[in-house]
Amino acid sequence: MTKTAPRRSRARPVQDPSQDTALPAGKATINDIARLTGVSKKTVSRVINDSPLVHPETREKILALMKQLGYTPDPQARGLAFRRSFLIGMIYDNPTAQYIVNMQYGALDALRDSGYELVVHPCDSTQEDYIDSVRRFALQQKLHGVILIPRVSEDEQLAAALREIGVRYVRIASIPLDAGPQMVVTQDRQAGTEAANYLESLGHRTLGLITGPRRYRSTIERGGGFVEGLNERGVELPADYTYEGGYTFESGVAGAEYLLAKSPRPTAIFACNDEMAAGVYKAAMRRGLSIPGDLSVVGYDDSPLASQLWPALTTIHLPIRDLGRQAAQMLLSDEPAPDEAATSAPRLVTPQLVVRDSSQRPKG
Amino acid sequence: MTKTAPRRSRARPVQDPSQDTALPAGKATINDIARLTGVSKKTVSRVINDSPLVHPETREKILALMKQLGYTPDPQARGLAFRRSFLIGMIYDNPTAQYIVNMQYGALDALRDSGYELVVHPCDSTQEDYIDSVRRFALQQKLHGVILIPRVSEDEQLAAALREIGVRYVRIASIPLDAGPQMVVTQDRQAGTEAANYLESLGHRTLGLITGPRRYRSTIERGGGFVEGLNERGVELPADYTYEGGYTFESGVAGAEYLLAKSPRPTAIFACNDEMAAGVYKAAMRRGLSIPGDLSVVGYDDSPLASQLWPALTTIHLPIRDLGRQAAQMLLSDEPAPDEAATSAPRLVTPQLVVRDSSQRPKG
DNA sequence: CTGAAAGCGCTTACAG
DNA sequence: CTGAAAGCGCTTACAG
Repeated sequence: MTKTAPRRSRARPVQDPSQDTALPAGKATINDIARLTGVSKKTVSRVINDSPLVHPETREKILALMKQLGYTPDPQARGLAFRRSFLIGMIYDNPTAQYIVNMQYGALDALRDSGYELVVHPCDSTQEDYIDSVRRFALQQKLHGVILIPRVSEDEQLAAALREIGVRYVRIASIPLDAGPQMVVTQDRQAGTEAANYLESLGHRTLGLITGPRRYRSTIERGGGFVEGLNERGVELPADYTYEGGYTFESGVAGAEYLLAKSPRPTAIFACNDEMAAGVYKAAMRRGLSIPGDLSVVGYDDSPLASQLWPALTTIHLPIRDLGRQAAQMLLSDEPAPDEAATSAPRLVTPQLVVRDSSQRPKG
Repeated sequence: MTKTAPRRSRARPVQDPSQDTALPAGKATINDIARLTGVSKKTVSRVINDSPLVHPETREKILALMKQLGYTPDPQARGLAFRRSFLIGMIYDNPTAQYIVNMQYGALDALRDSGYELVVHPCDSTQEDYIDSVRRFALQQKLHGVILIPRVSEDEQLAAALREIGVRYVRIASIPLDAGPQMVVTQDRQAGTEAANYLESLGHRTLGLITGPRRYRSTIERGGGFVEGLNERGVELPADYTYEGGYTFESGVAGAEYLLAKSPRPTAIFACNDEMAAGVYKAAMRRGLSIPGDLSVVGYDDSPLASQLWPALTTIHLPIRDLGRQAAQMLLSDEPAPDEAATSAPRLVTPQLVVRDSSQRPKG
């Protein structure tokens, strides 16, 4: 070892580092930095890891050389020594394309220049072994943490499995399912109630509801909040004016066809996402019903689709990109002390009603 | 070293491996496998890397123990020794959400159980330093390879930069821009011609075209193929019946508004993606024009949107998921000899016209 | 067909 | 504030 070191420095002669073009960008190692600055690699390591135990001058000298050589520590080597990687996993189960992509953009916003990268991991939560497959993924990649998106974020067994193997996670969900630092809460119930208040205040008394699948927590919250909101204002939503959709366009069509055949016909429909609301448009068009003249429609998400529909859709704004950004940020931040963590409040995101052109007072 | 080994095996006593629960799943190392099977770790390494230089019985014994302990080699350690990672990068510049997500699903189809993971890397090709940022990403992560999606796949400077640093890539593009093993070719010109042939055969003589941005190769190919196809059949498309859109819904609306104000008014519009075609629907609706009665519309992509529109959109089917799958597969496969590589044919994907309800003979 | 030694580029644990 | 030694879990280069 004591022999090879000098030999290497002769093989790659670097007298004046400022003149040096022999080291290709991104190929310098901690040993090069240590050798050229005349310190041990441990000291360089301290600078890499922001240790306060380095003399300011030494630190400056090292940082300057790193910058000059375009040195960045090798995440694999660092990871091997740390026994974990610099990868964040995003785990999800088939929401809409817009939802996934915006969530990814948000997470990447937070990860930019952090040295962490995003590894995507869609899965099928209806499969028996999906938890095991996520566990294997997290374990093998030694993930720094994972972001869980509905509906997998609502699965307590998944969360338990991740805790058991010591993998950090942040869950994005309708309600607080975990301690503060593990949660971004979208408060869907509140949004459902807001939709109800709005439509009731316009004068609607006969309403229809198209929910997501029963196994989604958001279905309980959005739908439940809507029904509650109506009840509080003295309007009842009969059980047969609710249709269980699948958060898909086609199920929105089917739901609207079911509801619009009712007598009395609802004058307003709340669809629990924009895709289904678009389906309601199609069904209404086919029946020759005009929106909002004959039927008011309110959606949920405020995806690009909402402003593309004609008339533009009144909907609940969900800041998806922001959710992704916050979740990733929480994974990067240092863990608070366990006792604080248990009691600290989760991040609350407040959904907002966006009134556009698909809703008005009912006729007559 | 020779002292620690026996001590470790006493610290974790493993008499009969089948009874052993001391080694937590996914925590065994190459040393455990070597020790418990009584071979050197080099031999275990040979099994991991499918070397033929292992006695079949030895191999079986090792494989059996690996399976039993749930052992998988640590990708970080392997990567550090190999000087590359087991990560595939997907590089793209803001296409539609459906496009991105399907491409990701496709790539993941090919990567499943391969030991490779997908790292997503959106970027902004209008930024000066984007090539440098992709280069840093590939270098720092020591990517096994990257998948380039339009429009970044069309950037020769990016491709050159990647070649220079020795990072493998597969480009998905309209035309062959590289040697066979680096290309998945979507043959957009052919598709544009097919759209032209179809509309001309219906009897349309006055047509409109809404393209993507000029800097996209697909614009040249789809638009050019369309114009060529019409010309070959004796129909001319005047320059002012072409509108340069931006592959967005809004630009589709603007393009249709421009074209539908023309006199004579086109009886058919070819929009170079489905999003813009949806914009054409909106503009037509606003003007009280019925589709396909007053206006035939043909799109491109066959995204879910196409069958959701009403009437359902006639469009060119692009098998996006399949493109992603093929590209990833090509990155995983062994490199052919350089001389073969240069001459071998690229993967050709044949776009297919899907006739739905948005097109018919012109009136009168 | 098999293995001992050295190394990939970092960090931890310890000593000063 | 600084460093020498050992180690993370693998592979390469060499020897047999």
